[in-house]
Amino acid sequence: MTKPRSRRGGGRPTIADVARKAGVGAITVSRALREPGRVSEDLRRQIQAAVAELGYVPDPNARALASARAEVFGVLVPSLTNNVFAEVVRGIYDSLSDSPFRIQLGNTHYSGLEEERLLQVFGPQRPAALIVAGIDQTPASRKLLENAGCPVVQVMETGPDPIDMMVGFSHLDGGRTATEHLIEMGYRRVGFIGARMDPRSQRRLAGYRTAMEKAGLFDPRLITTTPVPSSVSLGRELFRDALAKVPTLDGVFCNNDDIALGVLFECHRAAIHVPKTIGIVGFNDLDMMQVAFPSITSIRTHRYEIGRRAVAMALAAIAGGRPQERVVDLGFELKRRESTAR
Amino acid sequence: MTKPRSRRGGGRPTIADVARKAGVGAITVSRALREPGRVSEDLRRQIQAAVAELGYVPDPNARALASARAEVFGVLVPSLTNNVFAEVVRGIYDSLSDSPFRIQLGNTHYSGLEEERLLQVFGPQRPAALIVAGIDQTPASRKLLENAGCPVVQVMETGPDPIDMMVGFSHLDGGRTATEHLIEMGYRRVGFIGARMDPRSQRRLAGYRTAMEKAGLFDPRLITTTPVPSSVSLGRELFRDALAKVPTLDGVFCNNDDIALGVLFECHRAAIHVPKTIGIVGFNDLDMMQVAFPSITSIRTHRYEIGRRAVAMALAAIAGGRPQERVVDLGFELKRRESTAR
DNA sequence: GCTCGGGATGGTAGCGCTACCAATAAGGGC
DNA sequence: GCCCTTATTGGTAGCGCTACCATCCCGAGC
Repeated sequence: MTKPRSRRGGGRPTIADVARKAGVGAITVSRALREPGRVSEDLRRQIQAAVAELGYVPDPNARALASARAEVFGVLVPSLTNNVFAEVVRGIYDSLSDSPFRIQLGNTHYSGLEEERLLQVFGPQRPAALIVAGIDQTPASRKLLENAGCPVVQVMETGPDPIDMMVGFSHLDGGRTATEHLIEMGYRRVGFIGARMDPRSQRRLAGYRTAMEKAGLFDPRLITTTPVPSSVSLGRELFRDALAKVPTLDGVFCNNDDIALGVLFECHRAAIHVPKTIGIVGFNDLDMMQVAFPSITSIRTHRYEIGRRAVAMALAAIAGGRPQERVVDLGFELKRRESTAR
Repeated sequence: MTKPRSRRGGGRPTIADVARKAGVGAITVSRALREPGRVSEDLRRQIQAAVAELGYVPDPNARALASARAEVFGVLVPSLTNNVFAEVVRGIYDSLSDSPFRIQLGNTHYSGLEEERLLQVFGPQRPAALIVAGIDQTPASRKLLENAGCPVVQVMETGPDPIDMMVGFSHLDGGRTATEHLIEMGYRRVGFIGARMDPRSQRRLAGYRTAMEKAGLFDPRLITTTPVPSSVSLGRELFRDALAKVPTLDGVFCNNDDIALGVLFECHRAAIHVPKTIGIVGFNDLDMMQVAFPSITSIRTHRYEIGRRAVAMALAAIAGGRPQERVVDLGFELKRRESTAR
């Protein structure tokens, strides 16, 4: 009666081994691990002892197959190196580190098609929740998310018509606030410089435009953008282009802090005084903004908190109680610094 | 004879549905999907048609359970926001995006214990390969990696005694090269400024020390470090500390580029001339180094390439052929710039 | 004392897939 | 023409776990 045990498996103990050792049924071991409250004190202790002695660890794959639900959070971001998303992801990781949930991270490269592809890969795993960046999913992606059968949180932005839940802030308001600040400080020929120009950047630009038009200062030639990925060196180049185009430029609202830093360095290099000759405002408020010389005014966004909140909302939804507010606006903050202190 | 189909599952088509529709056995469908070469042209076409018609996608959990091997790469890095690791991770993602492998990323927070914990979580999933940052695993982690039953690649550094494979470069040589460059350019009171001081930073410091001692310039008071996480603002503060301690300081080798940028900004603020009064060398050569004013000398490291190479080696090992060289040194490059051009 | 409800425990039957082996057909060498 | 190898296909039996349902026991209620 030698049972052909662990012919395939690596010989790791299974739930049956634990059950045998503890003198209980396998299902009771399963319950003791997942819903300890439903198992008597005595058995629970016996089972715990057996688990410890054998070094038993449940097989997540078997678990996922049997329960038709994997303890995995699927996370989709457009970039892994962009500090903004890295912070969101960090918030997600930190919030999930004590939970049984694993994380599967996908990089969409700012591509809707790639997002669709990744959702098709994530779906069959039956994740416990999905967190996706942005609110501009393709119709196909939207359908996939709606039919995912798990909580979905769109992060980084807020907007009408959430697929399920949302955490973020208004990029349009952010862009408007940044621009209004420049105007308030006396800048008149305020340019917009932006790289990548993903949907969020587009909305910041829309905010810029709103503010400029309201002040009667709008001029399309003040706008300099490119679809090229953002970088500090690109910021420098775009600023030179902008200045060549509009020599009277006296302020710039930058798409993000990298661009702003590039602008600052170019000003140093060309001996353009900041903030007297040119005022600079960035977006996101990376640590370096306050250290730069002169320090750079920026819109502080709460990336880490967005990640944490998204997880909290997803966990609440998994636990059954859909949270009251499905859309959470975490806002932003204008950090006034030397670069606009005329 | 109504079969109680999909009582639990979400009603998604299974391999049996495909087999039925194609008029073949389930196992043949499985083969057609995994080893198309072993199935005849005819059946393959029929099966493909059935797959397409039903929209069948294999269940990765069932697959992992049955084959005792998940199509997952486990990746462990100490930080998600540090650009250096983000680049490595990006290389890994890009290399794996066309493969069937998913990625499970773990954040160790520079903690050996956390690394152990994560390896214990990753292990039971039976990943196809593991990629871990650094070569200073705890003995427990080392054992877990040795017994993981899959290829293991240690990245970011090279060293003796690989667990399995390694891709990286010598941080000691990097630190030495950076310091020698400063000495060569005529700097004498060359300081070392470092934050976080993880094992790699320690080795850069050792390289600094080697170079300074060889030149007869070593003085322990020239070293300023902290275990606090690195940032641009911290760089500024550490530089002020260093200068207060050693007013004759005429050069600094910085642990990384963030610190170097902080030093540069402080020099601007305090009207200290770079490179005349102070020479600055960074480490990693982020994009902004070449844009900074003055541009900052740095040690260029090949982070993205490390990620790509690690995946290539792991895939080769999975395919059966352990690569010739188990330890790959991708080296580094000294980028001479204005900050040390005396 | 008897029935009933609810908590605790276990058995059975899969979840969807693949390893293993068997079976059959198709060629190749003598 | 026969035997053996190779290629192709399928059946069976799990992989390790949990959903579902049955069973059992105890105390409460009448």
